[in-house]
Amino acid sequence: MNIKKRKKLEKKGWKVGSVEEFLQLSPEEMQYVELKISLSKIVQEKRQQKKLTQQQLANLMKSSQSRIAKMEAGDPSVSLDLLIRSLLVLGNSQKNIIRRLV
Amino acid sequence: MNIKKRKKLEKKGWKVGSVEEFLQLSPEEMQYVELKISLSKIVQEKRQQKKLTQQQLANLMKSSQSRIAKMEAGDPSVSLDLLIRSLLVLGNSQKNIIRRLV
DNA sequence: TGACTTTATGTCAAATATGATATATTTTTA
DNA sequence: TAAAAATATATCATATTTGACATAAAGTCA
Repeated sequence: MNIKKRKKLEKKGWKVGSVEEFLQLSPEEMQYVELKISLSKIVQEKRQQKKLTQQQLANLMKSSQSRIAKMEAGDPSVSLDLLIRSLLVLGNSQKNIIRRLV
Repeated sequence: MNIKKRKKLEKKGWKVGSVEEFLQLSPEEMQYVELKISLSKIVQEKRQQKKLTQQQLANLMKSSQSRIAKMEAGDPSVSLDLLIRSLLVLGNSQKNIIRRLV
């Protein structure tokens, strides 16, 4: 799993997205990263739609403001678990999530 | 997050699913657990559809046979990350996943 | 402008998930 | 049925994710 490569590059200021072939990520790894980035954007949209501050959302899910910020920034240190728990708190139903996965 | 409660009960042989009010899980926590359990079933179905053994799937995603087994058993120690990485390896496109999440 | 609110970034110890390994159990097949 | 293959379960050291905290940066508005 050479997502680490990407992490390191990102920390050094690399812009991810179009460097697929440069970084040697497998298609699955690319999709994994893209999924997280996409979800992070959705979380931000949903939070803003609900007029919540990052702090308020953090309180709702017993996380921290900094973690919400990192999540919305697409920080690689944020797991899918946290992203999806956010979506659940923001009102996405578990059924809707599954329906699209099958 | 009192998923730990549930973990302990599960280890002791509790059947989960209808004990929602007994365990004091919030709706979001229930959905989170149910999502994981549902995804674990989907992983198993997809793997079997592709006629892969747990070992083969483990090799494909550089995991271990035991982890696949736990994943398919809905073991609470398996993260959403691993579940979704499995689905990606099994051919679910990232786009399909997102489409259902929004 | 300057106070105030919100968001971003960095660090860290504790909690949790990980792959590896061993081994038991179940299922398949000859 | 017995051997072989597949799956399940337990443990563990390591790696990753976590919330908390501090603080910087950016945005808002009097």
